[in-house]
Amino acid sequence: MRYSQMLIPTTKETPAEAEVVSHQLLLRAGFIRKLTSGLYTYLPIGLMAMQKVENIVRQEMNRAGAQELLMPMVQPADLWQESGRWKNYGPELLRFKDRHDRDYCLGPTHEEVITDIARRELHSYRQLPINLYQIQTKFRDEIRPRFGLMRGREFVMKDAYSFDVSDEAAGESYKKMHEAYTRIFKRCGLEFRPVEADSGTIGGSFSHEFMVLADTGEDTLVICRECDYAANVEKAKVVLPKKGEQADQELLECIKVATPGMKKVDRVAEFLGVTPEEVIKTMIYLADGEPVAVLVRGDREVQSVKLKNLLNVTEVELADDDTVWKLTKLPVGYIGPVGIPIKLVADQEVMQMVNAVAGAGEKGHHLTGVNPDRDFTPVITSDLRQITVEDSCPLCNGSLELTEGIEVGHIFKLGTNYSEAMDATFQDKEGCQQPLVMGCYGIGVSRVVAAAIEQNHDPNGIIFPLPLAPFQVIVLNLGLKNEETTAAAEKMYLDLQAAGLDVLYDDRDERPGSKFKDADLLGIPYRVTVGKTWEKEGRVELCLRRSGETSTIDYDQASAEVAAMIQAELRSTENIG
RNA sequence: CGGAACGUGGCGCAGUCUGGUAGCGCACUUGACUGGGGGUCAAGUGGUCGGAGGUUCAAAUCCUCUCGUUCCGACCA
Repeated sequence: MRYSQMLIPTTKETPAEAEVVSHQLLLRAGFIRKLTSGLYTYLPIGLMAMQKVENIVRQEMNRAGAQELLMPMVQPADLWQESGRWKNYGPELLRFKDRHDRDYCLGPTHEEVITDIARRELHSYRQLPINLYQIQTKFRDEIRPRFGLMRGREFVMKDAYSFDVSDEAAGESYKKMHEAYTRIFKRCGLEFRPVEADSGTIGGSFSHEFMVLADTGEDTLVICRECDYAANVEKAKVVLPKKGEQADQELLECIKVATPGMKKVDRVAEFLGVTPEEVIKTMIYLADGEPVAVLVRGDREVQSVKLKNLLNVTEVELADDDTVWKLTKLPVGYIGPVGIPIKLVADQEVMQMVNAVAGAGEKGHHLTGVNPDRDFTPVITSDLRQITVEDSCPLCNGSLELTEGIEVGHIFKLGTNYSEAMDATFQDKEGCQQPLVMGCYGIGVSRVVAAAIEQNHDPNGIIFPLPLAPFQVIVLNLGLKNEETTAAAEKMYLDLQAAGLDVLYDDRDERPGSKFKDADLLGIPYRVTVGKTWEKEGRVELCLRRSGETSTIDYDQASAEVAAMIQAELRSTENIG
């Protein structure tokens, strides 16, 4: 492409609305423009970058044996009523009516539609396994869209759905997708980790998220330093150490002490001369509206996703002060497990505590010498707290580290949730009707572009990994007033293009400074400059965006040499795995 | 949903407190010079100050309502 003919509206200044670096750079480099909150136009060069991702995804999905199709974005409500999600998907599902007053929604995902296809078209075990995917715009009415392409309301997603004869076969399909995803993100040139994940509203039994490691990530991951274990903190299992010496401690009596005005664990602990580890924290949650008292050690935090899963509800929220008052006739701060008239659940760790401090269930008072089982008995005891770096790896007992990540892919073993709800069955070898065993697999294509930038940038702009770069090489003509130089630059452009490269030719009547700055901002990995060095020595300059490394090459060899370098680098990414 | 901030040419902002002819930088147009890291000079184009209502002789500025955008939070007792 000739730069002079392409719409690439770069800006010198950072738009005020952009907070994170990928959003800032996508705007500054002329990749996207906002229409309204969470909705973006992909300008030509932004679309090119996204199509690079799409192509890699498409190639790897096809290689894994999946077939591409395309489903409607508008979906009828009755399908969602069948699956039960019309009720429980929540306000992220944008619903509306057509002129006949029939209910529809914009697809945030396509399990219902694909299951409908499956029950109509898949009838025999002979047709299985099969994996169908699409690359399509999704709409989710996010509470709070932010960070540009990282959390938009409308975004481009690759979603795939597998159908198998058995749970075991579905496991194979899942494994294939795990491998395909690993190849995809490697080929994109991203630093990422697959982690164990919660399966969320999609449902299902087992899932992994693919996380691009970046500080601006919205998720926190825990990674083992010694083995391959990695998990989202929402999921990461806390392993309890064996009971220590406190197990043999003599149990003291419960004694009520006055702790006026002391609502926070730290204050109470300090006042009573104990550590927060010796305090039991009691929290009132509303689980789908039902009150539940949750116990964790004073220095711990409840992991609400774990709580949600334990209680098998769609939403948990911490009760506000008024609700707490209504339920317990207590101000927040003095609630305790002893004699509490609310369903009680406890983190497993609490059950090991001996002679603990807890709220007395009386304003301005706490109890000392509180002991589980003797003084209170939870209905359920489970792993409910957030993992910390002090915990050890659930697999190898090794030490853990926490890191931030951006979720770019998520794979789920769905089982028969949808096929049973929607009656999608096939006939097995014995002639029996069986529910299809499903898996679903998503990649946030537009988010991959943002994540790549989050991970690859410097103060001058984007640094695209070669496989994702909208252009692989930019040719700068710095001798626009000189016909010979211009002819040489033009020929360089055409030669590189003829070598099969994606080339941007900067033929604009701009000063050199602007051309350099724009080339850097756009993040094009290779830059070839035709200018003074060509006029004097017959050589062109080659500059690598990532390292800044510059060298000169004889003009006659340059196009072949640059093409060879780029092709070699691309091959090295494609041969992964 | 709760809290906060902001809305003034395409972008970034000043002006609002203390009402009195709408300004600056960038971008854009024309010309000249310049030509290797966002150049200089000169002359220009472009804004009913988010919208509605009110107060006033007079409103970007004060008051009320409204719309939009962004950020933070969503409660650890």
